[in-house]
Amino acid sequence: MTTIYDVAEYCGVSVSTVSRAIAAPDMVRQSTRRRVLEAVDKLGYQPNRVARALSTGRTRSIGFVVPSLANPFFPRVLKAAQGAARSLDFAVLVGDTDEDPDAEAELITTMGRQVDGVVVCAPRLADKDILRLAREVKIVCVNRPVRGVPGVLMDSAAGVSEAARYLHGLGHQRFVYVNGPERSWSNGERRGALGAEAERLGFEVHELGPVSAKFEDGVALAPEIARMGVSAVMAYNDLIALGVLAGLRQTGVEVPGQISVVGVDDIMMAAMSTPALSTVSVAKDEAGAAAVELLLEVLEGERRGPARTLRCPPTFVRRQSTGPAPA
Amino acid sequence: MTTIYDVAEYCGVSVSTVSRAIAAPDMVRQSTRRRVLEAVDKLGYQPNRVARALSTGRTRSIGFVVPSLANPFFPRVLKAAQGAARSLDFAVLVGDTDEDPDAEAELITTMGRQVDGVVVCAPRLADKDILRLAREVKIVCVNRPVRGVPGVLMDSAAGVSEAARYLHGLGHQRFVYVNGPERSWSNGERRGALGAEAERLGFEVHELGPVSAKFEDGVALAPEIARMGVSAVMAYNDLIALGVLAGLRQTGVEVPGQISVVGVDDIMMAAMSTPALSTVSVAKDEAGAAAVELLLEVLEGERRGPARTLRCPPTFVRRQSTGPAPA
DNA sequence: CAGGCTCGTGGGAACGTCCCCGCAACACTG
DNA sequence: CAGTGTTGCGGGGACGTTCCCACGAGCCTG
Repeated sequence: MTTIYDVAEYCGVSVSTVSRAIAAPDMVRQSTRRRVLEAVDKLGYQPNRVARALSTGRTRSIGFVVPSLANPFFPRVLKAAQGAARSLDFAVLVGDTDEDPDAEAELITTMGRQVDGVVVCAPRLADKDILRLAREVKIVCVNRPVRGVPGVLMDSAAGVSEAARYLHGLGHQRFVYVNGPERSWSNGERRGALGAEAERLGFEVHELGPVSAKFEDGVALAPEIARMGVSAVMAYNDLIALGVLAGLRQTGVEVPGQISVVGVDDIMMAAMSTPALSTVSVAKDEAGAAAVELLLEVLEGERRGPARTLRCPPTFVRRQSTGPAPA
Repeated sequence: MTTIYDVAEYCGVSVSTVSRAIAAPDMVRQSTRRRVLEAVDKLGYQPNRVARALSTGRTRSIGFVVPSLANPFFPRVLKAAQGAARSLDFAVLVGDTDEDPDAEAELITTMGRQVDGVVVCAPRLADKDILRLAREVKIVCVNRPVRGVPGVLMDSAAGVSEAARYLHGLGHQRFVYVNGPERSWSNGERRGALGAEAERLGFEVHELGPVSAKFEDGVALAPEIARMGVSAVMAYNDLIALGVLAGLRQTGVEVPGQISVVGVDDIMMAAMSTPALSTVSVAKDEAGAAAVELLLEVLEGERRGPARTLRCPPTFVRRQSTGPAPA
């Protein structure tokens, strides 16, 4: 392991000069700088990040905390976040809370001590707990608006509205919304958007749930949906929607012939079902990248002013699970 | 941020004593140890991991490199690895190579400098490159046997054999195997297992591919499969199998009535398709945990002796995509 | 030409921990 | 009682950086 001392000795300057040649190019003479960089190259010197971290107090790494990596939604966000971080020379530590709020708090605190900041995805903690943690460690929330904490929100409301208008345009008059986790911000958004559109256009919306937002929930609900006499199902997310699809098929209901089904998220599987699931595609990649950029911005400029909240717009993706309302 | 100095001052001992009270309990008197630990508690002291790392040369963190987090297979392994690491007080840095061998090499090297070791999942690099990297950084491979490099293999061969016997028992005589990535170790295993069973029991195996192992590959191959006159499809993985399922449906072929389909991996979606996909369930959780345990073992005891290779056994999961051969 | 700049550089403290070394106090041994 | 251990603890160097301060050389200004 070659150190800054080796480089300094090699080209007969002090370590300070080497350090500067690398970090502050215009504080050393051009010619010495060149000499140093050549030596760096020749000796294959790479700064020791740990030592740098100890000295500067910055680790150049961030934490990324998710409820569960088993939920196909989060790995996508993580992938984007990791890519963005990497291109800015930041490392990403990952933490999986298994949907447990206590584990989440614990993870944020312990991680907080070895990273510069933490991106917390869809936190299960109460607002006040997040605020408390945010005083100790720099936090950016994803899909959870917390006053005073910077965040990135993957909008879905606009997409749900669009889907609703589309279905209404196809003649649908009786909808059912399947609620996801009760205290989820996203659920409120989606439910609200559908309700608003119903009011505006004058169609009916029944409700089911809340459920935990798994495939099995959708399967279990399908028979009841079949009995409700609705022609359109808007589910909290794709997992539920795919479950409904499977359940309806078992029940002998045709999709989209008798009932149209729409999900939210646009996870990989949505494109793989038969019929392929129409869904509100949420900006996972943009949000993942935006979250780390926002976090770095927070770290960089100790900017005062209110915490920023970014919103990434959704798009409605029409596939085969939606069609004209039955006569 | 309270340091070891604060604790030392608080209870009137030297920093050495505090350090020992924490790390080497039996090198200090019981009574002083208690005093120190009380002070630690009261002051809320937490060792600075960065300083510790600089001093000891161990970061207590490991890297986890995957071809792509977008492939639903890897997040599962990551989840397990993270859990195991966490319980041993190790942090996990994640790296996504986007299936690019060069990025993989780059990632392993750069990560290698800031972690104690790296778990590399299904590396795309050539053996010799892995061996070269392994001289610089401690590596454990997952799903890739490299002589001289410790590894964890998720066995699938035994599961494929079992599936083959099961199908043969149901009367199937003409199989097709869809090859995955050409140079993949897993592909050789699976293809070989099916071939061996064919020889033993005397059934036919045709082959298709290699393909890149995506859903679309399966869809694209379905018409050809329908024309081949086979009654059983064994796909390299679930993604392909699910594609075949969807493709066959489009072609009007009944599954499992006319053709049975089996995948490998047991990703989440396998249980969600209609019909639900029979598959060889590979030990993702065990392997993820085993990989970090093996890595820590390597770090711990600078054990000589040959590099260990662990194997995690698969299980064949019968769902609805397999049935008796048509008459 | 004395005083002030700027520029480029070196010296060395600091970051927080671990760990080697040394030393005092005491107990045991023969 | 001298010699030899053992036990418990403190001092201080080392890990590899960054960064503040100081300092000499050269240049400008009045």
